[in-house]
Amino acid sequence: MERIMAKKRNGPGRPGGQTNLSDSILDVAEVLFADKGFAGTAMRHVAEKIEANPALINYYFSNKENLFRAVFLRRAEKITEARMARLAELEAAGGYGIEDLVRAFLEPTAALLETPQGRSFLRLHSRLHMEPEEIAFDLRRQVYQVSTRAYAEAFAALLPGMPRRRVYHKVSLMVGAYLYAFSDTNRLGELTEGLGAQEEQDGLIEDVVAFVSAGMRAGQG
Amino acid sequence: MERIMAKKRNGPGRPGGQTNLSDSILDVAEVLFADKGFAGTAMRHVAEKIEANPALINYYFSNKENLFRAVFLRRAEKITEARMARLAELEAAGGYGIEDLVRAFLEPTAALLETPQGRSFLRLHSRLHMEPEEIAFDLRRQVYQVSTRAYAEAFAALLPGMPRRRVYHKVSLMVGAYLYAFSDTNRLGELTEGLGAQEEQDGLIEDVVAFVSAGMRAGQG
DNA sequence: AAATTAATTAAATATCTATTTAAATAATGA
DNA sequence: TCATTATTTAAATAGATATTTAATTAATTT
Repeated sequence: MERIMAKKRNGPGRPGGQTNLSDSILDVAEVLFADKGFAGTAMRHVAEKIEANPALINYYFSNKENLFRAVFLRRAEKITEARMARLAELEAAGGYGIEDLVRAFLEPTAALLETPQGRSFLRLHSRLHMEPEEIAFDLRRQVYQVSTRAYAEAFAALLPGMPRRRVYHKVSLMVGAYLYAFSDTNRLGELTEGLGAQEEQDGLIEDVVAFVSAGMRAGQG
Repeated sequence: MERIMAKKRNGPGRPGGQTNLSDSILDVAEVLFADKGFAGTAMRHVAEKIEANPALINYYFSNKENLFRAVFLRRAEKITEARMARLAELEAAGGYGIEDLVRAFLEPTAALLETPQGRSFLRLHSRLHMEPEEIAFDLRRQVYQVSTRAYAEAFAALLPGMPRRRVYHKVSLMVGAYLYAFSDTNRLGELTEGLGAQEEQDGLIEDVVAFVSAGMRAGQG
């Protein structure tokens, strides 16, 4: 007995109806790049997951590197924008402290923890930050240079007398701390054992904010 | 005119004299795995860098995964041992504080910053911590589970009343912070611009210790 | 309705990959 | 000295990879 439900088209040619495979490709590529890295991800496997031909990915994204860029930029640009918006709000409101600044920086990424797809991006994002390949630097600079520098200056203003070098070190430490904490590769379970996966995460964001805020203030004049 | 200096053997068969290619292979593989990742590193390229046949690597290490394990374990086991030894010294000496514990944990890795080969390992090490692949978890658990848990308990003892979950979060944050700071992928230069590459690193270790120690203490009763 | 454009597949291209096998040579042990 | 073991290479194996080309079909424009 044949099924009547929408069956995948099986030959060449433009399919009937509307398609939006571009977004599907980005979604599955995001998961694969997160789990297997750039080199470890095969275009063929991306294609298989959307049940399409590999050539289709090249049709939409030209090549693998460009696909990776698209996956990364789709979310990273929103993160930067949100950080800049949050910083502008703080400045408009007048006085703010270290902890406000830390929250403004971290919360746009912490929001991604709420969905599986967002968590995939966070893993991808953490990996990218530990990679010395030139493409990784390019992408990070392109998206984050301006906003990270703006935050570094804002921190410096709240830490009068602290040398710029130290402030930059601290910004790096903040970034490393949240990347790892949000990457879900730390496998806290290895340490905790007793706790369930959900309980482990309880209060994580507040703990990150407290830890980083205290670290930022350390050694103030 | 022929050269008389030691020329690479060019045919099959055991070469004259002593060889210790096993260590050379580990050194070269360490750099390549650090720069290109596991999937991005080709056995052929490892072989080329020591001017040997690819089969030789399989002769020594059986396969690629096992080569990676060997590269990682060579140094990681020394790090764990050093951490345990440092912790034992602290306990033997009687009283110690948060900052002593942070130094004991971090200095065995910070020492690797001093050589290019050590810095390659640190990059490899950071990458491994951001990877969700099962082999990455296995290796990290195998080497670090015991010592990291011992440090977590020691921190907990210095932070009476703090829930275990928070202590574990803080240990994760410490790990993330130092991994990124020591990975040399943060490219502080992107932020600093004015400073030279050497100046950038000045005081880095002290800044990490100060940041992490303050973070650990945050929210004490 | 005809022409053009968009979206898809099948098949081919040209490499690159890890690993194994067999042969070769040197060192070592009996 | 002879047999065995250790270390090396050349060549083959068996796939996997990213990308391109040409054909095909549907949608859109004229």
